[in-house]
Amino acid sequence: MKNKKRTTIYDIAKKLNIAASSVSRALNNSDQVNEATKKLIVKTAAELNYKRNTLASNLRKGQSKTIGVVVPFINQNFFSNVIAGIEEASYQKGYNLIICQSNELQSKEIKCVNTLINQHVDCIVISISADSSDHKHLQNVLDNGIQLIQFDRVADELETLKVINDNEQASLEAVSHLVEQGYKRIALLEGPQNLQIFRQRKAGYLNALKKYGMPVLNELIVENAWTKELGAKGTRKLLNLAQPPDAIFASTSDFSALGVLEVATAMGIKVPSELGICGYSNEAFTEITSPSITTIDQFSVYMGKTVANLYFQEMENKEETAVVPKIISIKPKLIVRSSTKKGG
Amino acid sequence: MKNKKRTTIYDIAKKLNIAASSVSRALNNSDQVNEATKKLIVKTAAELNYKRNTLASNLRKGQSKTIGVVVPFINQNFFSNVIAGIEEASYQKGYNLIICQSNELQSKEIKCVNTLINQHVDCIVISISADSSDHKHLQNVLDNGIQLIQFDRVADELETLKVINDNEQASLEAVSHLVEQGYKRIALLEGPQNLQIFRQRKAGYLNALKKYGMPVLNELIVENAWTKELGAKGTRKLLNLAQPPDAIFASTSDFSALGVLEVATAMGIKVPSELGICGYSNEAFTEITSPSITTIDQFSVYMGKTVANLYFQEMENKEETAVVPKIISIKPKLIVRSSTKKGG
DNA sequence: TTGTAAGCGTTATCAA
DNA sequence: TTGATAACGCTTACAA
Repeated sequence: MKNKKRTTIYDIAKKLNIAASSVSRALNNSDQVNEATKKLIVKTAAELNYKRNTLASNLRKGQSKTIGVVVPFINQNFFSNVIAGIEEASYQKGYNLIICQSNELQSKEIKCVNTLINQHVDCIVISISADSSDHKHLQNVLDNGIQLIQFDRVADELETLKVINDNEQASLEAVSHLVEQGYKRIALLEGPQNLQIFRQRKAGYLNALKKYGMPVLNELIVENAWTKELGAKGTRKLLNLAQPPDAIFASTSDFSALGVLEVATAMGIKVPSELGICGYSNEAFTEITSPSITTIDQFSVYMGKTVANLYFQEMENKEETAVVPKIISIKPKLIVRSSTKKGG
Repeated sequence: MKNKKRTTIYDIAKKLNIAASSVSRALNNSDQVNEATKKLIVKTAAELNYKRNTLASNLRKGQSKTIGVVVPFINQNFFSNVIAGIEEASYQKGYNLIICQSNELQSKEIKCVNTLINQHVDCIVISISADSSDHKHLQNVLDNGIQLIQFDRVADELETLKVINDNEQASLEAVSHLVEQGYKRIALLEGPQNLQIFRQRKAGYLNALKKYGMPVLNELIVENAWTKELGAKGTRKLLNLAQPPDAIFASTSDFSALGVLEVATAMGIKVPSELGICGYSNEAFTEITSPSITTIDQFSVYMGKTVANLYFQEMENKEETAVVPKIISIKPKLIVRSSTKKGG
């Protein structure tokens, strides 16, 4: 089975006694070929079960019609949604996707990127891993003439196309909402500060406090609480303070917020009356917890489509003077649910 | 940026005044090349920022070290987990993944498969779409000398490698569990019967009833209830029967089970005392609903790894006589939670 | 409209 | 151990 030889354009050419170039032209639907022979060629190709060898075609044309995607984990809701969005838009344009996961490890991320460069992908789409420090490998992508698009978690010092969420604004709105509901001591569960997105979310939190003239209390800010377990741990610490918070903004994720909710429930603290909770990401489960969790929707599938379309636009304009915006910011949406409805 | 010419082995050869073939050999770490020159070549390659053109290499070698994956939706938990598993195992072997989604449409599935054939992938891994009827396109994969592995949703009449769940056994256990908890009228929410997995789950349900000498009541079997909405709709119908069921096995998915739970809650029916609910898939949310939902874990990441490793084993044995099992069945695990704990 | 031939960047074969 | 050369299957000037 493995060694079956495939039909090539030469086989078709030989059978019809014409030149391979004509076959190629016909199969590419060129208009420089007689309609009748074109039909004949297409028919024969089908009969012989011909399949174009994209490898050869791409090699010759110097492009692969392939987009490489690198994400920390394929099976995390946000990323799988973004990928689905990229796939949808790419498929329409006849592009393929090669997907890699970095497992949040810079070392693996580098290998993934190199593989994609070797594969001659036309574009690399990446959301950088949590432990990434330097970005030589990304610079390398550019040096190899490959378009680079960063999304969500971006290295801001690198001048590439970017599609991001307005994390700061979203966080500002979330915390403002908490304030307006009457919460007075609002805690923050923050993520690794080497990632821009988490710095931005913290900035939004601080801005909101400032806006309402509320003090920043360091004891209410918990570092590195971006899993359910770490969220729960941070919450236990917070709720055992002499003056515990009356609201927690789990800026890292809904998983973290879930950790908060579970600890609060276990401690007999009522949500939202005694403790308000706001998460981030609009994971499916936030709708069905008791109470349901207020969170922020990032329009992840749309984000994926935006990434892909940004690439296609950039391609179309590549030799024109038209200026394409380098950074697209998507405004996330605050979704208010029961976990923060204190004020009614 | 786009037109930057990449370094080729000829550039390296020219610079060092040696033949390209030697460069190729050195870069492939062949032992037929002088250690000293090998080192020199590798060093020069790094200096010139050489990246192998995998396209050319694959074309020449007649293999792509790429596995194509076709799933209904990338962003469904089960599939994204399987993909993550495939990725992990493939990465270790130096294989790449090209991912497509069929959107449950046979028409798109066919296009995806053809694209993958054109891409000369070495192996196609597929879980067929819900509306798939015939399988010519899959036969075509085999005819093109490409290894085909089906997983989860398989076309049984096609003799390929398969990795499946023992759906029948799992369903049997689930329904048996319901019976043993004291439920007397157990309803079934079934999925599209053109998919083998749903036929198997139904068979497991019927077997369980038979095992306990319970009658099969057609009014308790609801067709095509495989989304949350359809599950909810089916549940309303069931609970409004003159003799409503006291347990519902949502064999299609946890989403369906969630629909059941929401309707029951809305109607003031107590779970599990008045109604037992069992889902399928062990989605993350089943753990955090009130009450938590009994379900069946399919070991999806493990399934993905199994798929990839099956391919690699098959490759290694391809010219040996060793017989590799053609079908690997993974035994799912019943996870008992609050929604069915009637008997205590 | 069709054919000829070169070339994409590798690797494999053969010879030196 | 190294070099020259053909070939993988396709596309594209250029010529006919």
